[in-house]
Amino acid sequence: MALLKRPNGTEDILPAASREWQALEQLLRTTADTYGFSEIRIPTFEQTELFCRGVGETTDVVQKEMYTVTARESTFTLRPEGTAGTIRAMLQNGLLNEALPQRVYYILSCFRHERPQAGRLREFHQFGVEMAGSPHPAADAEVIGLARQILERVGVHNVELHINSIGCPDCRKRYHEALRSYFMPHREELCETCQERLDKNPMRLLDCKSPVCGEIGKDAPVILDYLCEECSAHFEKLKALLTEQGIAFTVDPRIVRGLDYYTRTVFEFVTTDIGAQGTVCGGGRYDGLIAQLGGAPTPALGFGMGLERLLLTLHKQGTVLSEPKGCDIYIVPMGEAAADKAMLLTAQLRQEGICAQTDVMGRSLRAQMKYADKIGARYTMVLGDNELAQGEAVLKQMQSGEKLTVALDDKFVSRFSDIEIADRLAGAAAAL
RNA sequence: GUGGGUAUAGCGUAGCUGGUUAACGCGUCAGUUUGUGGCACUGAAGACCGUCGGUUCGAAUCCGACUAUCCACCCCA
Repeated sequence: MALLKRPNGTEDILPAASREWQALEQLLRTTADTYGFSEIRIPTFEQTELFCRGVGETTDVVQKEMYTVTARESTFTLRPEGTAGTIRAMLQNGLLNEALPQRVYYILSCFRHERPQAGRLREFHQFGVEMAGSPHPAADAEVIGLARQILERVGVHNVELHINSIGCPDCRKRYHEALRSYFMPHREELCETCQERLDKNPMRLLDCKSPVCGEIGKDAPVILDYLCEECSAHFEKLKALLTEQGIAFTVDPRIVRGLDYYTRTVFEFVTTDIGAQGTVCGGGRYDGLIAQLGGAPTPALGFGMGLERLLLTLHKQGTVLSEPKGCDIYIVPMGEAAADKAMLLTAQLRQEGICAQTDVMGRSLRAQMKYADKIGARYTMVLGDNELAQGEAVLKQMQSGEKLTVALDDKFVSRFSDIEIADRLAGAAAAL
């Protein structure tokens, strides 16, 4: 019988790695908390139309990357991103009628049917935040500040912030026209995809890697020159606020973003350390989305952070978020009576929150000691007929090899707890 | 969806000008005289060499298809 394998583009997060995920998630939650964001949890699948309307009918994500499933005559789509569902949930539950701005964050997995490559999976995990209600650039600065703070606390390096403004729909319309009239005379010289882009999404032309297109596009008009007064002022203020906060950024007029809902501010945190898919975090403002989804016009913005990409970057840089959790005490029983006692003791220890283990393999003393060492047990305690008869046993501190005798009375658990805490404190003190 | 690379034990690799029992390191398990781990030593388990088909007396080794995986394009986190 052939072994069944996991679907293409998915990943197993094994016990060792999941420690690190937990550490990362913990850090994301606490940092989001300090910025006043609360967690929201939404369904994994939504009505397909939500993404068509929210993400945009013409986007690649909607056109060719969605996992749409039909079951019992109902059709749904696995979320390809978090924003549409989150805004839907906020609208459906009236969150936008509460005090504004509303600040929510989420940690969830997204699904896109793409060809997997470095930093790109078909199921991937995203941390994201959405802030709804504020049109002010201060909101932009705050959201960007949160992303920056997270990246700093996680400890990644070489991640640069790129920002741009793609204006409001009015600015964009004028800009598209300008682009088209600039590129039209060169239409035949452009690469195939760019000829398509010219009709579909002319802003993408500027991002083409083909040297020919790059050369042609060298003197193309820049969106920033086509912003209306309000959009321009918004962008200027944002830049000033970022500078004031000491957040370094570069203005990159080529940032476009592939999701239709973005307006004005768009930004990316990018690294070159993990290959071609270097956008660790991407987001921006989407002032039109809420109305698009049937709510009262409400300005909003947010970002999504690719957790696999973040961890990938971290690992490339030699950083690991957490050490594997060990075992506080491993009890080594010898003989049946001792094994029974060991079971009892481990159960009591666990009740006090102490990680305790004992033999479930019927191994020899020597083999058990080896095992205790492998799982990183801090203490071991051999339990045999002698110990049971004398009512005391020897506790061994594995790292130092130090031994001390403890009574096996009903105070044993609290006594061990004291020893263990003292040991941790001493370790922490030594580390300082 | 397009292009290129790769596919040998749990992991990392060697073998690949075709020729008897597919090798090594790590890991796993057991043991090194009977009550104490890390080191060292001994031994064991574990691979129908991705799948299917072809060439051949004979294929892990050559050819083809498929699948998976990696990298890149596209696009995005």
